[in-house]
Amino acid sequence: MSESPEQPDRISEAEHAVMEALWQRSPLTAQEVCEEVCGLRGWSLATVKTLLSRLVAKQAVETEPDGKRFLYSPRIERIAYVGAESRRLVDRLFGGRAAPLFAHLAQSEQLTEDDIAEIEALLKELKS
Amino acid sequence: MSESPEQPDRISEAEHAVMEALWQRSPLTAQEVCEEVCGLRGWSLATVKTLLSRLVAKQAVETEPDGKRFLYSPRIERIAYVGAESRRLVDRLFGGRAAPLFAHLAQSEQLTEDDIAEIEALLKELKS
DNA sequence: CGTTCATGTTTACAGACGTAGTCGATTACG
DNA sequence: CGTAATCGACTACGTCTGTAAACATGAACG
Repeated sequence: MSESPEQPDRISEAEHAVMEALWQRSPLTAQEVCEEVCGLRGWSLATVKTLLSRLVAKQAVETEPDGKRFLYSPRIERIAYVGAESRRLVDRLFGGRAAPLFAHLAQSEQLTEDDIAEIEALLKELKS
Repeated sequence: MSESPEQPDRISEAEHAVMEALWQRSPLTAQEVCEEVCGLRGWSLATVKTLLSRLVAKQAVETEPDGKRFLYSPRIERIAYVGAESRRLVDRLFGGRAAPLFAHLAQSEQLTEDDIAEIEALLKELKS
């Protein structure tokens, strides 16, 4: 097993908000990240700084020096994060099968017409 | 505001394992819950007792006295929990739209042939 | 009746998380 | 050059979580 399992530390919900900002645009300074998220979540710059440090510690974000300060960029891709989180949910709640999740979403009427149309299109593609 | 919004406390992951046992069969004694989950998770009975207490405090589980001890039953339905958790994920990661989640699952090849067939069948039903 | 056993209650404690203040260094401005 | 603004690092602290031991109490058994 040369490959370290490397189960990376989970990203918490607050940290995730910071990641979203960086996924949208990067590299950013702590200041800029704050401009993106502090309003929405009612955070202070100090909070963002803490979250960024923790994300760096978790190796989810990397820094590059820019004079006196740092520029922050995501080190993991959004799609990987989203994939892992989705899988966790499907595993935990639906025994690892995606169909029951879909059935659930359908039954609870969380699917709009548009969703259904899109999914049909995707299915068509998958079957090709 | 007579109706408290009553945003019920979140159920943690460990607590969720206990809930699953109770959803499968209930009422159960703490002992019986432990028989269901302690093996899998490597817990002691004490841990299960703590989790049950916390679930009772969170009003996710109710008790009924049975002589000296209690019988525990879920107070919230599995479908409600699953619904809330699914919605949380979809909101957090896919802007509230289910189609992107589906697309993601499809692209990451987490959909088996069976899943696809099932989903097609569901779609057909939905369109009727 | 005294001891043991089962069971709920209370207490414990480390680590993660949310939120933020303080400190020391560096930069920039006057 | 001296002082103010800025920035990351360190510290703080209450809550939640995971995990469990200690304790109290009542039942059961000998």
